[in-house]
Amino acid sequence: MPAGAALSEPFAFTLPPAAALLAWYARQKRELPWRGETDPYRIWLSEVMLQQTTVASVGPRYARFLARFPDVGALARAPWPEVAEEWAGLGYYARARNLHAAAQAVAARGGFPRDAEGLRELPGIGAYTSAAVAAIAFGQPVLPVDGNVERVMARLAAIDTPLPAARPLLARLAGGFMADAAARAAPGDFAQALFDLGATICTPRNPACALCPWMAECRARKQGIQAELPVKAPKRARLVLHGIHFLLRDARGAIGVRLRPAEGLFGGMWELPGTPWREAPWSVADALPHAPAPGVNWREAEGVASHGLTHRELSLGLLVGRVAELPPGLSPLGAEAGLATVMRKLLALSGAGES
DNA sequence: AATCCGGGGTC
DNA sequence: GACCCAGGATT
Repeated sequence: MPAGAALSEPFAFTLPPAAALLAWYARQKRELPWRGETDPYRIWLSEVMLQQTTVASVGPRYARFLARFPDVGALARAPWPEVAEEWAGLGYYARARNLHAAAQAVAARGGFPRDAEGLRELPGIGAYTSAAVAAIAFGQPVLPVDGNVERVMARLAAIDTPLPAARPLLARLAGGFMADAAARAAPGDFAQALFDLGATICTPRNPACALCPWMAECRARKQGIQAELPVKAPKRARLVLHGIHFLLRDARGAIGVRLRPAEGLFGGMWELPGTPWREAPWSVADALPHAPAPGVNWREAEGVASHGLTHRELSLGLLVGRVAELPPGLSPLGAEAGLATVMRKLLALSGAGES
């Protein structure tokens, strides 16, 4: 045996039979809007929407997006502000920008690449999404490894190496399922069966092992440590950032907004003008030099908009004012503009409403 | 390998 | 509140 083989397989672990999971899936699978779809555009859209986003959140947005952009050509032709509007509130806005760019690339080349390697070249499609689309839409024998699959594998093989360091090992173990004829014959179903197992049985907390088709083979279950796995590295504390924004109306009542830069936080989305966000709180006097127009009689809105993100906590205050005409650089806020949720919270502070 | 990037459901 | 979610890009 070559030395590399021994290093890559430090755990002598026999995978449980794929057929048992597929049989369970046939009975217990969730009914989801994208289930049964094979159109690569629809599968791709569902996978991108589901990145770090719960099924419950995606459900209503998936149908709405497809109604507006029914195929990849329609999405490719759409101007960015319409895509931003349709994605508003879903978060991780780079997904929408990459989705738009990828649609244009696919339209230009006349269709989707048919395998994971080709899909991987498209913006916003990484190791997971390329494998998911290849398996579900094209029947390629690859296994997408998401958080569900990592958790299931960590428990099956009782891997106590903390994430994310354990990720390569877990992916390697999971890939072993593609040597199982039952999984290889239905890679899309098998992947989704693993997702459903992780979502409904092998859950992060209080896994329902008694209902698991692989209970007998699960090492963590045998050791009684299933609820402790996977181990995760400790998370860093969140930084609190402060800012003050300006709600400026013109004589007709239109609210002035501007487009954020394409990169970075809330990239490409509309915002109320404001100060930079920093750790030190702003006084009104410090904020005024950042006002979008001079000589405005600003009124301080009650309270602050608090908004938690993965690595930051935003605390934003609001000043409200009126001018005859919006200054250059500000556009009137459209009724359905692409506003991130934190900006809708700011608007709500003033009683301006959200839509 | 670490960090950035949203928002909501859930316990 | 803390944790989690059908992750990807960047450095």
